[in-house]
Amino acid sequence: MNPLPHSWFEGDALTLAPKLLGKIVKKGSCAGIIVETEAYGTDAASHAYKVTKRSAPMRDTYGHWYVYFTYGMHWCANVTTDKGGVGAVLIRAVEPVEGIALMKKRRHTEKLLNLCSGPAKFCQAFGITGKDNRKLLASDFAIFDAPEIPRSKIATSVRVGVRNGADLPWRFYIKGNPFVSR
DNA sequence: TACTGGATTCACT
DNA sequence: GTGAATCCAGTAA
Repeated sequence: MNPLPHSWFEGDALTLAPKLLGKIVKKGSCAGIIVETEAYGTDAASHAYKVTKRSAPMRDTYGHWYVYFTYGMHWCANVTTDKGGVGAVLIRAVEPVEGIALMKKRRHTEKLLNLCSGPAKFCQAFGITGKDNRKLLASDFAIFDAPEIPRSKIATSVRVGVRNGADLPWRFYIKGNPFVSR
């Protein structure tokens, strides 16, 4: 199994978000199948809507990790995309494959369904923090290739709600997968 | 320097 | 279904 090459992330977030489904995210001894993603660009719900120091990786890089802290207690991990543009894909949910014992320890739970079924849960289970922000995707923390999920098995939705005068962005998930967030 | 609010989660009702 | 926990970046003064 090979890591996705840097050039794989040149496209825009909306195109890459569904393609990331089914791929393997690996950090240290933990690995899982990506089952839910969310695409962010210059829409009003995105950090990139306004040019700030925090969101700089979204416009300066592609194929890097963009990790930010929210709600006083949670980390969320994105992969930056879009060479020459602005974009990132938030990894919202993952199906645990390897390092499950470690994930359970980090998450303080025995429930498999509760390990990575949300963006902050995924970060906690994989031990992702601000230290990983701006890191280049590399073998110790990267996304590995896997067969593409057929479009017929992918569901999309625009999250209900409006912020800054615009609809929230596209969410993609594998139909019927129990590990997607609610 | 001080204040505001958030790409969430979990416990509790 | 509702509200609390919690801290950092962004913004205003």
